[in-house]
Amino acid sequence: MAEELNTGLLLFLPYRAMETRVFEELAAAGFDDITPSQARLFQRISPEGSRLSDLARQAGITKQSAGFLIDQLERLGYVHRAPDPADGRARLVQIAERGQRSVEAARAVVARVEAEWTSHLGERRMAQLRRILTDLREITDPWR
Amino acid sequence: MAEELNTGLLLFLPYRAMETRVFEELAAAGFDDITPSQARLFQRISPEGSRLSDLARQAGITKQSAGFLIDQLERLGYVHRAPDPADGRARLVQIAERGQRSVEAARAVVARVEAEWTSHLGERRMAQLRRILTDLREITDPWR
DNA sequence: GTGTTTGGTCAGACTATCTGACGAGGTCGG
DNA sequence: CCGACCTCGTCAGATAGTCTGACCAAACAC
Repeated sequence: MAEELNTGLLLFLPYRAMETRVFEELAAAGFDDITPSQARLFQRISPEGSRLSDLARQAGITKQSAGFLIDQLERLGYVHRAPDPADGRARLVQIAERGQRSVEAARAVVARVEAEWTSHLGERRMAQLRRILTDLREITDPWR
Repeated sequence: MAEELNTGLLLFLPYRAMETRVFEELAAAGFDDITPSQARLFQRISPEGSRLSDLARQAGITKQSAGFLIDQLERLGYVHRAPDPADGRARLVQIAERGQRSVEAARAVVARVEAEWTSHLGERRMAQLRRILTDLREITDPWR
């Protein structure tokens, strides 16, 4: 039954599936103390470190909420804060050692799930999907 | 910069954009008392009415949480509950008059946003996107 | 230099979610 | 037809995540 599901929901379903998988397998690998909200924020941290307000803006939450989540990630050893050499007010949130290991574990799960999708869709259509989504990003991603 | 963004995030961006738009425009149209969580559940209610536990399962939340949200939607006049003729334990959550109007308003916004996407991507690629996502649904939607 | 913007924190409130326990209504094997 | 078990929904209590508003200090714009 190929009914008329709205495109938003159609996008949401695989997104949720991916998130759930990464989550479950990360938990099984010992990263079982991180919550979905923390993870959604954590994944936005750039390799050089990110400012709290940038993270908040990208994730679409307030800086207070972001601060709350980063506090916890810091306590759990996933990130640490360093002064920003370029701006005395700011502090850079950087990925700590444990965070780095979790990033690698997550990347492996993502690769595995993407491989499953590719084997269901075929190489060609998987590549098409990524191209189209990347293109769509131009009008749907307010931050870059 | 067409970097290697993971497919999950690539799916999330347009999903979020769609949700945000529907939300803003619904609020502007007088449906400003509904929250995102309520809306995500509400959109799963089938035209004939749905059982609470089915809604919960489909939305991936507990039936307690679903009950909490449906209570509010009922108080706001979006839904009502009727006894399920097929099962004395169950009650059917049905869309009420105000809910019906909001469904129509939401449908109009979705159509508008999809039209924008189509005009950015072109008819052909928009159709491809929907086909591929529908296909992907087979392995990513646990509930049919 | 003074006024405005920006980065971050503190405090308080509220929303959404979970786990556990439960009662009443179905279902099924004997 | 009866007991064991399952399912639908609710109640109660705990916790997580989010917001608004107020604030300070550093940086930026003239």
